[in-house]
Amino acid sequence: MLKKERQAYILHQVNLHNKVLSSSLSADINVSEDTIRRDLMELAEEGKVIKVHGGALSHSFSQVHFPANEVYSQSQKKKIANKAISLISNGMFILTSGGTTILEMARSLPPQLKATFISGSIAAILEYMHHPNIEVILIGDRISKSSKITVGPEAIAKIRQMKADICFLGTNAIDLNHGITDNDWEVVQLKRAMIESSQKVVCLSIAEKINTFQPIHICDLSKIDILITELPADDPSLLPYAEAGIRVL
Amino acid sequence: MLKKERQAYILHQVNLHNKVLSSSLSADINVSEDTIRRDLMELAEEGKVIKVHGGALSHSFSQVHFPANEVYSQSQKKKIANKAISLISNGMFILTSGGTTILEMARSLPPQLKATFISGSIAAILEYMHHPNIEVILIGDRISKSSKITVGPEAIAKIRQMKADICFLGTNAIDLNHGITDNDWEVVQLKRAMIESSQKVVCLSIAEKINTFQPIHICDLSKIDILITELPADDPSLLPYAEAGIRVL
DNA sequence: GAAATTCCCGCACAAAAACGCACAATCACG
DNA sequence: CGTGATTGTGCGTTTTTGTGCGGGAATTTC
Repeated sequence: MLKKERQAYILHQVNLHNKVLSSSLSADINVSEDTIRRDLMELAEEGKVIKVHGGALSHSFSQVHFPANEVYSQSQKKKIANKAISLISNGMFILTSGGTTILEMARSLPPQLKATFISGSIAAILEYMHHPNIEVILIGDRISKSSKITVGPEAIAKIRQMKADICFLGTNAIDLNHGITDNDWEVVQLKRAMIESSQKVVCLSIAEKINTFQPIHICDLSKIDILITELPADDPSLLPYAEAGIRVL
Repeated sequence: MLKKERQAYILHQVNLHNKVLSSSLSADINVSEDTIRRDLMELAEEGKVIKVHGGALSHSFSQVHFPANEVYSQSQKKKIANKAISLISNGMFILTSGGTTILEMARSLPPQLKATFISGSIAAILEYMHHPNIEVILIGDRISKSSKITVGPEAIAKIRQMKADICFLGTNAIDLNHGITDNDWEVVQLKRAMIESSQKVVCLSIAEKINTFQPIHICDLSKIDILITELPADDPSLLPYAEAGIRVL
């Protein structure tokens, strides 16, 4: 088994169960605990997991208190949110994924807006619920504790049978060659279904995620209609995407 | 169980109940009180909790008001919750409605419990998600903003197609003549479906709602298997229900 | 003020991590 | 090719960390 392969497996396990024990991982894939520890170290340095004595935890675990970094990218995300909101008009049916950028958008929705929002993200739903005129449809199924969204065949089937006007995706990684990619298998399934069920696909992505990629492919750039970042639309780093036929905001 | 994990659990409990006892925590997670004390120390040093003799307090608790009334009914609900939990065992499939009594139950679930909880209540789902070993299934559909649960035909269809071991209903009104009743049409639909889909039906009700009724009928007493209140099982006011064939706890 | 808790301290012990080293596989490159 | 450097992995040994336990000090409680 290759190192990268093994690390991908570990990452998947962490995202799935929110915690892993070095001992059980070692038994799982038949390598020494030492190797596992080294893998966890690397993943921790890349910020993919949180290393603790005895194993590692998913990032979502202690995400509750991450004030410094949070506030920093907050204003960027607000900028993105405002651009995204300009695409919404009354009466629309809107599919959204989860993620902090989507949350920021949900918080910034103008109170007089009347639309229907559909999502499987618990956090996003909570935000939508606070708005007076928004109809909220919750996609049901098993809840993935790591990503705090509903995942599974029921959720996907439900999404497939709707036809939304527009779909907002919080994007973890976007890249000219790989399109949009992610690192959680179940989330990827959801996002794919959302893309297929929407007339327009909008990617929200902070600039530092532009030109990066993750292990699992979601879709090619050709499926994306609009890309939103906190940068001005004519920023040179976004030019290639515009040339690929994507409307850049 | 990892140290960080345990501390996260403790922190959650503190924020939820505003206080924790080292002794009960120790019993909950099966570690020595010494370990709990050390955890509380660390959390206190990080400013997450306030350490006091015998346990710890939530930070919000120290300064803010002390509404005796609230704490009072809190303890009633805790009593109900504990009785309800005694009915749950590992591996069960459990349907629950929403309501503050159900929430209190969700908060008090022992951390080592492994079971599957199914609900359409956003607040309840949030609580279930915090527990390490609980699988959570979310019933999806339109969200009713008044009751904060998913309502509608999809949700009902989904409930109908499952067969749960047990169903816990937060009860708004129960009465010998009218059975259980409620005042929200959509919630009633949901509860009816839950009752039909469960092998056992348990009503959680604080005593002041006993012998009251609301406009909309949910079901007759005959459908109810167990009634839980904060009163002792042999309290005279509960006698008629026992005589009606309901097991009273 | 006496009984019962709870806390603190030191110790023991197991589990995990860190470190240094050996060794195999792979890569780099003239 | 071949040879030397790099990388990835496993294995002892030593350190560190996490946890429980006993006994005595401190505290709550009545």
